Amino acid sequence: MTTLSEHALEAVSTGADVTASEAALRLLRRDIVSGALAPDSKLKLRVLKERYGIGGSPMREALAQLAAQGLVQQSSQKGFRVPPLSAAHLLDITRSRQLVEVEAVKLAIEHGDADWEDEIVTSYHLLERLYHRLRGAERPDTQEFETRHQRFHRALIAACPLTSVKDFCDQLYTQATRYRLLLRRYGFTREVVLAEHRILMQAVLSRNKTKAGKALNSHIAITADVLLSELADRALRRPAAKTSKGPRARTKQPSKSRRKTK
Amino acid sequence: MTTLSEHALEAVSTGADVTASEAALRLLRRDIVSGALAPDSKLKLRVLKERYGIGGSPMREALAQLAAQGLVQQSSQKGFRVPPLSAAHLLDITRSRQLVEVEAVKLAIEHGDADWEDEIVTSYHLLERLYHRLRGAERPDTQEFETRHQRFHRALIAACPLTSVKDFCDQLYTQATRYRLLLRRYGFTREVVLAEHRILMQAVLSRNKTKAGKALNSHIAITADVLLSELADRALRRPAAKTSKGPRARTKQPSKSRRKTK
DNA sequence: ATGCACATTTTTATCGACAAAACCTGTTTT
DNA sequence: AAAACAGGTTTTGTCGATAAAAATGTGCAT
Repeated sequence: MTTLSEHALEAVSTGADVTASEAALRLLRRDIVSGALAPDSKLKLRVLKERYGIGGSPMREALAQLAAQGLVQQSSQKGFRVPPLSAAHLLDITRSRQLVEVEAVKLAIEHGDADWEDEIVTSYHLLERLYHRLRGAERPDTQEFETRHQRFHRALIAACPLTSVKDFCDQLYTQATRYRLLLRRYGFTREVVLAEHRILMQAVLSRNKTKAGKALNSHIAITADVLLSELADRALRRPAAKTSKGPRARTKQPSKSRRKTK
Repeated sequence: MTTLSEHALEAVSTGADVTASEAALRLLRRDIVSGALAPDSKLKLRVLKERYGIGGSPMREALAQLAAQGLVQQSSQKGFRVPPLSAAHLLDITRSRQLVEVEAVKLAIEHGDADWEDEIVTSYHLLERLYHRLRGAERPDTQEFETRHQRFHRALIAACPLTSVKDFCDQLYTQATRYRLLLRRYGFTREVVLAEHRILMQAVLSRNKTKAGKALNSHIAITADVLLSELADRALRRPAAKTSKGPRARTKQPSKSRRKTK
């Protein structure tokens, strides 16, 4: 009964969640963002309870919280689901980030002090170092890489004085990560990724608002650009598929038939 | 479906909540926004259960959801509180709205069609009509006025294609309402309020992005301007207070000593 | 097959009970 | 007097049980 739960909880033992619902929140978010829980799949309470070894109440609490952040869909008496991925949504959050986060970084440049600059340099360095350490490993630690990546992007806008805006950027960042992680399959060199971020860092540290804004703007666009064009290519390459509807991402996969557990 | 894009929950009057936690969410939000539950007061589960006649689990679910939206504060093993009001927070959300909502209305102007314009006119008309109907009443229906006010402000940016941004505006709007309702005490004529909104409507309907942006920008500023200057005046009128720090509004009000209810 | 009523199974949402943690409130100790 | 302690009380967070609703299956008639 507890074997599965121990397994799951052990993986995140670093984060000292005092509360079961906090643990549930973290684990659930991780699994949704990483794709371990497939987009558009149903989140049955019984399954989640078993998966994380946590009771129904804290589980629902975590689900409710994630629903408020848009990482879970909730419909009134029909439970919860993982929000589907779609080209429309990807474009929505991409453009929203371009609108908001670019302004945020400009404000950060305006208000940032030396500590702000230091944290940018530090977090970039940590990203770079992880890359060098992992270049030999065949199974890179995606989790740690993601942590450092987020730290770097937070650092860029950390000096923006508008807390609400920064929190919103955080939310959009998390949403975008769901899509960005899909790019892993399209063979991306970490060298290219690092160069991208170095350029971005330099643009911000130059304290030229226009330049930094443009750099961040195009950086944010990368995920959508690559992913949507890849999808278009795949759609075009598939001879059987009818591509009359354009490069629209599909919202529903085969949905593996649910087996009874007897 | 109640994710972040819960544009369906606005109909507070016809609130046929299928679920207890939905009812709890609505009631709790109303009481926090209206100030019926005092800022910085503790939200004890037992009290809330009795107040709304709802069990602990759906109550906590609603609290968790509101916490994710910033309308409730949660600390790990010490329960929930109503977030305090402060000049700093008011300025934060005011400037954030100026940054985001102004861009949203510009995008709405860019994309808006005839239906968009119609809904703006309609919602303004409904606001105006309620005013005329209520000018005689000694106890105006604040709840209904708020509903129509929100509908009007939503209408302005409804044509903005970025759903995430609109949802964020919604959140900030709700936050700002907590402060705006404080202005009721500072004797505000509804005539002035209506004129303000008519000007705003006309600026938006002129489809001049710059003009509309400026109108919305200053409209958003009103609450903070009036409230902070009133607070400064009150501070100045108090002989004991030392105002050496300049006309900066203080972040902490007298905080009426919390008496035990015993 | 298609649709429809109805029975069965699964899932959701809710309540009450319980352990652990926080919180008083005097009392003792330094 | 301030800090430390021990007690009892309140409050939080969690679980399991349960009713209501949805989903699924089945037989039957079109």
